[in-house]
Amino acid sequence: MARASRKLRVDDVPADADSDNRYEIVRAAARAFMVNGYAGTSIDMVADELGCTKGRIYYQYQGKADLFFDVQREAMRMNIAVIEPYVNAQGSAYERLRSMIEKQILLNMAEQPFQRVLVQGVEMHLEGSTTPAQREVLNMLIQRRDEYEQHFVTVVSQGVKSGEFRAVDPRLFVKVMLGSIIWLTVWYRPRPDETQPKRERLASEMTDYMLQGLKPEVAAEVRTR
Amino acid sequence: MARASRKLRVDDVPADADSDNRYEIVRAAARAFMVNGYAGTSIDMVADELGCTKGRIYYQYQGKADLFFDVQREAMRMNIAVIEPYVNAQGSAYERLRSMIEKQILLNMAEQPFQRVLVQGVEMHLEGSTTPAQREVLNMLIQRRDEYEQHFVTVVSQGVKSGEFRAVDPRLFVKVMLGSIIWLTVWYRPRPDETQPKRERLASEMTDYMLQGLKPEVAAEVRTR
DNA sequence: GTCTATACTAGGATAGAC
DNA sequence: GTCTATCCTAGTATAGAC
Repeated sequence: MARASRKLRVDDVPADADSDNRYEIVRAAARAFMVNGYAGTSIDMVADELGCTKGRIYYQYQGKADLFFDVQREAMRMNIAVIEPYVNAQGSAYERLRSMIEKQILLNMAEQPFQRVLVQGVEMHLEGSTTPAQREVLNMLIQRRDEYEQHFVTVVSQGVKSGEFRAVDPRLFVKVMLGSIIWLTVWYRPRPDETQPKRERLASEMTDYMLQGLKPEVAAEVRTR
Repeated sequence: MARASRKLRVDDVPADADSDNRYEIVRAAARAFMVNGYAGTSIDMVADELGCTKGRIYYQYQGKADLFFDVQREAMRMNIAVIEPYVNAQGSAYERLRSMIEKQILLNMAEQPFQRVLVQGVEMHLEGSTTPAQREVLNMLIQRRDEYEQHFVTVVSQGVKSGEFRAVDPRLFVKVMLGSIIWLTVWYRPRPDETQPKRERLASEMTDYMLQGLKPEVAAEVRTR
């Protein structure tokens, strides 16, 4: 009787801390879930993606929901890891915010499957069909998502308070900004020949569009022809 | 033998042009799909939402996919109907673009289910499991989506060319903008006590954040503290 | 036109071989 | 630890009553 499945992790330890084996599964799952969504993805599909049978997956995970949660947990971990260093770093609010956005955009380009599954999770409720252990992970995810968003709000607020930015509502401004970043995962198709500098230019230009509006001077209305 | 199911419409006639009955079904389907996604929604759920049994639904629609497509067709029709009047209207590019965005935001607030299902459709492929008739609708949807996006690109381009806006890449700028608008459907929760003016203020403020960056004057860099 | 009852299949999950 | 074989529920779709 093969019944070893590890417990679902609640902390933010990288998925590959347990084993490369498990990490291979999560990555395959991310790709499969991205294409067909949670309900539309069968465990067999994930196994196919990996080139094995579902026996291997059920040995490592208790079920589909656990696997889905682990993809999200890993995605959230990546996101926080990439922006957190800048929140309390040296430099102006503008510079820090700019770095956070650019890094997040580049991460979204590089890890599209994880990022898109993360969004699926946000939109999903998974109803009452969750075990207590799963609920715990779900709560952790929600908490981390708030934490993540709060990092942006913090930096924007600092810029507004110091007069570096114009007087926007930081929470609303961040929603607007995050929408642009997240939507990228839907329309952006990584081309294999695309160089890193090219990606960076795209990220930089997008960031410009998002941050131009924070400039304080203005007063002058947009010319109406 | 109950086998009357109408053919799937390909044009942009409102769903309720056929009958209120059919329209009632599409609206219920939109709500159900929004919550659980395409694969996660059973026809029984849609029937429950409507307070009937699946017999009624299968009488009007050939199957789940057809129903899903019809929700998307209706959503896309709403979107184009709401922005199209402004594209070639009188007024500056700024005024027209601003109206398009505000109207779209208000529509997203009012018709959340349709809008969120539309996004699901964009992200979905539905694999090869589509009939020729369904493919036709799918192609029409893709075409209309491009058309929709192109309307925004057109107005932004006009503004750039005339010097009314600064020199952004219109296509990229529109992607950034649309992300913010679409993401609204995920985080915004309509409160029953919320007044229309309140919604309009929110829409107006969001639009400000998106369009501030189009102003041409500038030249002055953001102060770095 | 909408209902209830039923067929059929996909897919989550487990058992036991290797 | 991974595979194959199997169980069983959930859900699409249809038939036929009303």
